[in-house]
Amino acid sequence: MTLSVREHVADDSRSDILFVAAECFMERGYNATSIDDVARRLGATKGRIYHYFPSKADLFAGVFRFGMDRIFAAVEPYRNMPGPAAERWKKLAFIHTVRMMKSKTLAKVVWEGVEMHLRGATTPQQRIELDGLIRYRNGYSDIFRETIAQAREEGDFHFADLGITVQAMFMALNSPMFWYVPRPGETDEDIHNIANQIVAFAHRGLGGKEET
Amino acid sequence: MTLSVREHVADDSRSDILFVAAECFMERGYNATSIDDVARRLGATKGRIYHYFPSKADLFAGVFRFGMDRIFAAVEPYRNMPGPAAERWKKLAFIHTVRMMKSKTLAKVVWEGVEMHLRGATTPQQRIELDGLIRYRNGYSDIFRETIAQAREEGDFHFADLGITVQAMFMALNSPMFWYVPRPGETDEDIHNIANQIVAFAHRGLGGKEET
DNA sequence: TTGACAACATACCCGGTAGTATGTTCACCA
DNA sequence: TGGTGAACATACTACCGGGTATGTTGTCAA
Repeated sequence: MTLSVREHVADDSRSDILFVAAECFMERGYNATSIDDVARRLGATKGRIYHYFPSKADLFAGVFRFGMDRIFAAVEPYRNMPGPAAERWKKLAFIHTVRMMKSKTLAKVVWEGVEMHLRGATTPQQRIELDGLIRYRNGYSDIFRETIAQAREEGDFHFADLGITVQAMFMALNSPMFWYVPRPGETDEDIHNIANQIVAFAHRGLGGKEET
Repeated sequence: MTLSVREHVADDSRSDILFVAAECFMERGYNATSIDDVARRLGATKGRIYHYFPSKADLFAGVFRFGMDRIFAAVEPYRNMPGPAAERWKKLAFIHTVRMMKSKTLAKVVWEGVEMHLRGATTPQQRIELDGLIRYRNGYSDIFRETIAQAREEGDFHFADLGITVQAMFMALNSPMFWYVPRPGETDEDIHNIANQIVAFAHRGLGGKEET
């Protein structure tokens, strides 16, 4: 099926809003970002945004979902990779960490979404939407949890409590989101280098053996 | 010198405000917390708060500084502990992690303060105040940085880049701040157990040898 | 070609919030 | 014992920001 001109324009317009909104939410946070801020940066007005999103919370949820879709898609090809779980974890962790830097904008929005959920903000109506997204996001972290648990069973990882260790590991992998700032003229290799060091730290933290 | 009744009342009143404000800022974040919220929970009105703090930003800065003072004080006795740096790090890391749980309220406020600084919020006037607090906080993380660097020189820790590794480690130690929730009837032992696992993860991550 | 509708822009409303101006009470001191 | 100032409370203002109601313009289908 082919789309009409109108439908193309609308689809592009919507995703443009998502991108710009993601930037604003990341830079100033949810509360400090006004709809007018987003509109201004779009070179448009409120009307355009409210045409596609019924409320500010829905706009935020849209960015949240978009970000989750992206990171899920990035990880998907390696989810059921054959071979030892420890090797699979290494692949997943690397992809994840690189995403924290390359898609820092979306990553921070997702992060704030989780925090908002923990705080119990927004109305009960929008809470349902957020709850669904949180489950979505938990499904993502479960991938790591299960992989790590399996690797421990296979004798490649060694640690005590699974829940606590997963949290510590995830925060280590997520850390670039908070301090990484892209430098002009930076190559993929630079980013990969950083990611490798983060992954190496987490790998040792999980009780994995040094690579030969 | 002895203080008059008035001075006692004033001092207590001020610190009461700081505690309650810390709770509010933690639960809802800076922007979502109104001065009236804090006043309501105090069983008072705006007037009382504005009598001690010239603005909302100053109130926040007050909580920030108070939180930093506390954590600095907790760590101070072990700062210059004799013996190998790796052992000193273990002590410091443990204290720090326990604080992340026991003083989660203050810890989260400090965390948001750092994020606010990175975003460059507030007026230039209040930015100066915040800058000072950030340097204060950097002085704290430098303690860990130097200890780790020394432990590496002493051959107890093994990792590649110091800056990256310090960030990953710090996030791992800070992680309880985000997911830990005090359970009713929880003992110090429970908290220490969690902290020990976090520290163990970070310790392995830094390339430390398993304890015998 | 016309009417319906999408895709916005404009103009407006209103609740909430930081900050202020002005009481009011009471301790302490001369 | 009266005056002064600290420690608040009360009442008010100004503004910002989410949301809405109402245009306006172009597209497409019949």
